[in-house]
Amino acid sequence: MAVRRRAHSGAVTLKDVAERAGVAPITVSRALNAPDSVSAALRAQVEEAVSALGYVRNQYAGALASAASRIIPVIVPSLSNAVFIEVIQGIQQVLEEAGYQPLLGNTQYDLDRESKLVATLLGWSPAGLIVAGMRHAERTRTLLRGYGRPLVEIMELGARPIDMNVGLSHVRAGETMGQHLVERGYRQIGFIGGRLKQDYRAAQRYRGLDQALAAAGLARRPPFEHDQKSSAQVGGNALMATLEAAPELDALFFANDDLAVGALLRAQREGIVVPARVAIAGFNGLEISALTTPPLTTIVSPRQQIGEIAARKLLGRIQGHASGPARIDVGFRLEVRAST
Amino acid sequence: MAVRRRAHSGAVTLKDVAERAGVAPITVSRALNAPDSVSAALRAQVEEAVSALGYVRNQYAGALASAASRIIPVIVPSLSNAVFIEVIQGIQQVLEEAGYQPLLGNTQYDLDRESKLVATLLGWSPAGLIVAGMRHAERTRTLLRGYGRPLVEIMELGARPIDMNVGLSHVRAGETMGQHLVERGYRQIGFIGGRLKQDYRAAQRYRGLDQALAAAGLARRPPFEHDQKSSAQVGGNALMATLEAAPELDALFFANDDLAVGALLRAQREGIVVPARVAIAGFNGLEISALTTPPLTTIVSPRQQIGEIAARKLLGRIQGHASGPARIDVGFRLEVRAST
DNA sequence: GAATTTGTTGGTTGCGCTACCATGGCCGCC
DNA sequence: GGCGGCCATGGTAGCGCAACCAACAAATTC
Repeated sequence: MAVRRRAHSGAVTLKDVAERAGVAPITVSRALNAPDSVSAALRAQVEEAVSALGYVRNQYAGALASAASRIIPVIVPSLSNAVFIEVIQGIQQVLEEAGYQPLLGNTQYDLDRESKLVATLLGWSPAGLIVAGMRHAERTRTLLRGYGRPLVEIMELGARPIDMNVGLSHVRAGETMGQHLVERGYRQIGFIGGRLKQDYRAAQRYRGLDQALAAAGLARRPPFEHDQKSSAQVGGNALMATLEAAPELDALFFANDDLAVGALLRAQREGIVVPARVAIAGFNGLEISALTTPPLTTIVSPRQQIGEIAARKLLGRIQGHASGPARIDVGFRLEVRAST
Repeated sequence: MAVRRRAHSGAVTLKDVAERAGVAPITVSRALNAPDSVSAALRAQVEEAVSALGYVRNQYAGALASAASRIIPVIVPSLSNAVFIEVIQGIQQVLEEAGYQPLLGNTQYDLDRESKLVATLLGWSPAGLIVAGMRHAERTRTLLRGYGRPLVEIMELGARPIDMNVGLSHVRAGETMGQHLVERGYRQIGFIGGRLKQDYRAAQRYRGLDQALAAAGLARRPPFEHDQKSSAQVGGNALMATLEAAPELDALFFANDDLAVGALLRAQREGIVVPARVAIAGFNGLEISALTTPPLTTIVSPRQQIGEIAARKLLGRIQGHASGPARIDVGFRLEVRAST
């Protein structure tokens, strides 16, 4: 008898199941992966053996043998932002139903980290990838192009997606809000946001606002920028600082609802009347934005839907269905409320 | 020449790197996994070859060969709740630093789903597991016990953890809030929450409150229960419905801050004066709870910290360090603010 | 009734990597 | 100077599964 060269993991394997069911291992494999290709009687025997032994398929062996996996990396810039959570939720729901497993990667708004993450995650031979954003390091782009599996870039809409693209135009969203504020009669309109270099989608919203102001012939200003992660607390502080620095402002467009809701709550506490003293607007359409006093004017982005659509398109391509256009604009909705 | 039996994936393999570097494959493996065990010259050659060829390690082959992986499943009941997101963030941060990869599982508060999830996730030969909660189906318990790798049950504190346990006592948290309300002079105290059968940790907080009321000789009431996912909107509605059904109430303890903040905002809009007409208290310590008018009395739970500690303890055990006590009470902090 | 097709089952091989053991060179020691 | 020990490197086999091909039985065709 040959020397046992290696301790094996001790887990129940396909072979164990096959022995118990009195069939060949490959038959068990088929019974599990393509039940229709096996007779009903055998299938029943196999199922009995599987549950009797508590067999669990070894994902590594399967993936290695078939050179295919059911892993789908999802790369986002941040987890502390409710927006990405909702997107991930949408993705997770769709993938799980189809038996795929998302692998979360967090770039922390750093393109170098993104590049390393992509390299690592490609080691899982993913069936496809979902990446937030359309700005990548050149190396990332090369890796992704070279990989040649389905890929969806999400959140924003871009001219030249690597493969597929699901998102909305943040420039147009900012422009829409700008037009709304102009129509309402505000004349001194400012933008408040943080880390716009990194959060370049917020910067795009600023750019849209700026275009609207230019078109209306109104005063244009650089954004009022702070250096902290968005939060309600920070939004409140930014409101106070900005009104002190530029008391002539009569309307403020915040980069997102976290900031705007914080500003609204702070205004209330400080006795600043919104919108009489200053109008406040946000972006995202978080639930709470509808519940403040006054409720917040904002732009609603279909966050969960972006995740769902992206996941569906990816699965469509993986499974070889036709999957519609490569680029989907999910749009946005201006929700006009009493804060403007 | 032998017939090529199978299309191989086409990716760069260890062997390719070895050929280019002029060494044996096993040496490359060592140079990458345990750089110290290889001479500096060889290491440099290997590194050159790796980057020149763009080699990415195949995770499946590695895991299969070594019967060990760097996967750590994290099983939570919900992703729509900010609480679990923060826990996951804490986990992710610690794991990523150490080169481990979390795999997210979502039970949707269903113990059967949990059981199936555990079975599937065990197929990844995880290095360890993190599971939210201490209530599991018997089958889940068997699977986990049988697996014999490090495991942390998080969020709540339990008498008989399967392995390790990081959390806080929700009963004591509820009791603490109850005592606070009693001390403040409230005499008709109610509890509002949703789906308490599933969200049994919220039910534990109710139980704590109930104990405090009993100890003080005050009226005890069943919880005012609704059948929806917690949200600010639902909290506002629950406030109105409850005050109509039981106008004698002078204090309300909400199952979480989402509900309580919603109630606070709704009260403000409806002209219900807090805390004069009714006191409002929450649980979790979300950032926004400090910013409402009046700010919300709540119990702060160290959510991100739970994730970090759990991940650290797990890694400690995986890497064979001593890792302190098996059970860690992270505690909580009563934050008394103007809403009570 | 023979030939062909169809459907079900099994044998063999290899996916890419690492565990285990073997080898050979170098050092220090008595 | 011979021995043992240590270090760096290599050879080989096997992890558990599925792809591929082969074999065979049953059903269908003419």
